Amino acid sequence: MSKRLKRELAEAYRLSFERFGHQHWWPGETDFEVCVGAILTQNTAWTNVEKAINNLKQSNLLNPKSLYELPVETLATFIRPAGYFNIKARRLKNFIKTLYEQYHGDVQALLRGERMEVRNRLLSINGIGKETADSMMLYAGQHLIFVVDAYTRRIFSRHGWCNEDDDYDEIQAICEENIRNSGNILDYWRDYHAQIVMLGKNYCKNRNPQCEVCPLKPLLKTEKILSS
DNA sequence: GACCAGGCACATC
DNA sequence: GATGTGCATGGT
Repeated sequence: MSKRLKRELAEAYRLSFERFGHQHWWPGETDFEVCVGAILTQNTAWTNVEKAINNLKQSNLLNPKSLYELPVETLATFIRPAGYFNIKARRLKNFIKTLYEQYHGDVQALLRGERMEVRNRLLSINGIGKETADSMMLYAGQHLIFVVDAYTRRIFSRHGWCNEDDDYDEIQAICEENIRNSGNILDYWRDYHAQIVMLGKNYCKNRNPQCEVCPLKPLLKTEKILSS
C-alpha cells in the first residue's frame, strides 16, 4: 500500500544526498543558537539570519542572560538584517523570557519531557509555531519529530506524496510514517529535512521550478499515489 | 523592478 | 473553520 511511497521517499533522499552530501544540520554552535536561529529564519533566507546572529555574537549577546536583559528595541537593531526585526525581537524575547524565568536559561531543561508535552510548551509561546517548535525539538533537543516546511509541501505535492492542501500535521504524519531507515533515525530525519531545503532552494522555487536539473527528476513521472 | 526567502499571529467573514 | 494581511531585509 504505502510501500511504494516509502520506496520513493528513500530514493528521493538517496538522490539528493548524492547531489549535496550530508548537511550536518542545524547550523549553530550551541543549542541556544539553534533556537535563536529557528525564530530568526521564519520566512527568511538563512544568509540574512547569519548576519543577525553574527551581530549578536560580536557583541557577546548570544546567551540567555544577555538577551533576557537586553531591551527589545535594542535587540531589534541587532537583528535588523534578518527582516521583520520588530516582530522577531518580540518573539525572541517571549522565548527567552520563558527559557530564563522558568528553566534557568537551560535549553535542555526546556526541551526535556514527553514529545507532545514539550511541543505544546513551545507552542504556547507567542511567536513559536509548529515548524519553529519542531525545529528546536529535532535539532536542539533529541526528539524524533519531523520538521515540515513550505518546501516539503511543495515538493511532496508535486511528486504526489501528499495533497496540496494537506495541513502541517497531516504532512508530518506522512513523513514520520514513511521516512524510516534501519540506522540512526534521528540523524536521518535531521538530514532529510536539510535535503528538502536544499532541493527547494535550488530547484523548486514557486514560479520557476528547475525540474530538468533537479536530482529528483527520475521520480517526477511516477503516477500519483496516496489518496485517501 | 519583480520575485523569493527554512512562518506566525491576528482580523474578519 | 477558511481566507487574507502585515511584518522587512537582502540576494538573484
